[in-house]
Amino acid sequence: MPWSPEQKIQTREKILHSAARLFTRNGFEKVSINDVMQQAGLTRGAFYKHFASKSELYSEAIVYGARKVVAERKSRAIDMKSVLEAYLSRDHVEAVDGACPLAFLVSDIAQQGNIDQKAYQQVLEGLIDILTKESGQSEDTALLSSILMIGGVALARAVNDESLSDRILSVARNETRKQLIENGGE
Amino acid sequence: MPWSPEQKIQTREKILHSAARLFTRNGFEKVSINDVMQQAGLTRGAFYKHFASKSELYSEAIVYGARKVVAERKSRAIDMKSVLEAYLSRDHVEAVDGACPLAFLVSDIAQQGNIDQKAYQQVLEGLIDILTKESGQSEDTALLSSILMIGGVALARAVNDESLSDRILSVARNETRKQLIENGGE
DNA sequence: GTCTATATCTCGATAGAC
DNA sequence: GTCTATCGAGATATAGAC
Repeated sequence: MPWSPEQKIQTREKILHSAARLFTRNGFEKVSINDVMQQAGLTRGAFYKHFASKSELYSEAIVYGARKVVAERKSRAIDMKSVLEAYLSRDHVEAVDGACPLAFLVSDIAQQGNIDQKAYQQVLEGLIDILTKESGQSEDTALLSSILMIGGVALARAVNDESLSDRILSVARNETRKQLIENGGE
Repeated sequence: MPWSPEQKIQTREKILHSAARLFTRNGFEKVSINDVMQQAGLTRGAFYKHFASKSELYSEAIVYGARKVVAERKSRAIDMKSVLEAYLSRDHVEAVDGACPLAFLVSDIAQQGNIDQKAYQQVLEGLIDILTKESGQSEDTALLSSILMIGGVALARAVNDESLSDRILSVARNETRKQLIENGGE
């Protein structure tokens, strides 16, 4: 195999997929490069031909993971109401793949450096953009919905008791739905 | 020094204080036992005469840290409105001491074991209890306020830009205030 | 570009002197 | 009960054969 310009891109994609999956659920520190590469079907040594460091992988994985969530949600449901229900659902809270980094890593990010916070903010602004443009909410209402979505999922994931977790999701769902009806454009 | 029954309690308290301070801001993995003991003015070796493991210290530090927040807030302001304003403030987001573990560790907890989630839930139920009993909100409204408080502070801490961070706090403040007026008992 | 091997470091936890 | 010293595991990152 003399050259393989697009095979390298594919491998990179595989690493990113594995990284997004593992980082989102377990955070930066609890995931090793070995874990990521093993799940991608490779070994440690190959990693540094694709990324400069673990930190670089982390911030790229956040953006990658968020893009996948958006693509997935868009392909399944068009109306914003269904998107909100799916986001604030038990399936999402327990998702092993395709979970939203915004909710799953909200306090993990604050502990990392500025580069990761920038990546996180960029993704958050993308969410706010979707909420304003596709459902006609004001920016403040979109911000409020974001807090309820991210805070709701994060909190539902933190508690031990599933019935309390479900109540948290339910309350957040009801309120975001209300925001959508009262302040939505359509 | 033949015996010192209460000096041991004092030392334990010192370790817990240091642990709550460091863990709350940096999470479980980014803080070493050495860090905790050093800030408490001791060395590693003495640690295991007070706690069985790092995990045990972590869950105890969460409860300890939350109790300190409640005690601090109660001593300064009586009315719930002031408490909410202080909680959803920049001072709290940037606090190096006395920050609320519920907000600062919301996604860190989900990555740890069940014991830590139980400790977290216990603290959360304490907050819900305060919100219902001391401001006459229904349980659902109290839950909603909790999501806004915890989610608001967590999200404000995650983003890079301070102006966006302030807008998040502002939106969350306005909404919790509204909840308090509409659904509060007094 | 991927592999094995390894250098270097940090951490949790333990042992033993005082 | 606190100290210094150390064990052993596991991490990031690098080197070199293929």
